[in-house]
Amino acid sequence: MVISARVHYACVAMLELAIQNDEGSPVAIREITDRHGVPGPFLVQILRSLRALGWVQSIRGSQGGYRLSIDPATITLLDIAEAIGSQEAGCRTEAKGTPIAAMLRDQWDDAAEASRRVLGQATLSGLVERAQHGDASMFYI
Amino acid sequence: MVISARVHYACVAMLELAIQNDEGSPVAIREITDRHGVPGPFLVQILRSLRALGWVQSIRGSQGGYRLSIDPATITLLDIAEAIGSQEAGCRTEAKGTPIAAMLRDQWDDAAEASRRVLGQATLSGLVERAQHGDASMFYI
DNA sequence: TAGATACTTGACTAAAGAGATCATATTTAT
DNA sequence: ATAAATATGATCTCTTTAGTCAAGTATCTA
Repeated sequence: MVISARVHYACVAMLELAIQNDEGSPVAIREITDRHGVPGPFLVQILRSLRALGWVQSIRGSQGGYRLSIDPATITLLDIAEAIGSQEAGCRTEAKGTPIAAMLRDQWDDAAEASRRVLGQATLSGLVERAQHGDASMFYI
Repeated sequence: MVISARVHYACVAMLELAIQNDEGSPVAIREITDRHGVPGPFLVQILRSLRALGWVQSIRGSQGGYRLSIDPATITLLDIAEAIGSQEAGCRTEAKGTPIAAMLRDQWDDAAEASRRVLGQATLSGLVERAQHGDASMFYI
């Protein structure tokens, strides 16, 4: 579970969309890059992936932008990290499947599972709520 | 906590040394590469790092090899992973420190901490014991 | 003392992935 | 029309990872 800039930005974008989900108008890329300092063209790429996943929809043209197309309570950081992150090519070091190697792999799996459990509990809506109630300074717009 | 081939091999080597720790003679690199199919010159590099850490000692010359120089009960997979693995350059994506980014970083930290807790409990001696008692097929030599 | 065995050291390389950037098109509100 | 947005595909650079190579040094055994 390595968190690349790509994954981090994807989560920032999804959270931003989730926060503004009740507003009527879509959120422009520009708004996100201005607010968070995310490199614009890079964010475009990422939003494209998110759209391909069916998690956001885009509205083209003037006054266009992005909007969530799913319920923010159903998506977790884990979902985003696994969908956007590297394709888990699996450990490419195989060589021989000795018992020691197998035992180690079990440990790596346990460790990865532990962090997956944490991220799997963090829903977008949960985080939005926490941002708005927990800390007043996060409540902007 | 990304487990590279380097870290995995380092742990294989440390476990192999731990298993043969009671034997008098040191373990040759050759023995480890033969048994586990680890690329030889690569393992040399790794053992060099382990020696720099003071965890193994080398005996040169004929009949030479490597031996643990610490108590296998005091070293965990976490220790090895953090010492051998990438230098945790930290997330280089900073840009602006918005509340959303901060909240996400907390989540990434929590997730990393969860896997660290798992690996921090796996001592070399514990794993050796498990290998020898748990599964008879692991008991070789 | 010769030879085989084994570690030492430092430099080097190839491939892959991360993190962007750019130019050009297309769509749509006003 | 025109300005504001997204769409798309190509490209680029940098860093890391995994692994290699060559030449040297130490030590045991016969």
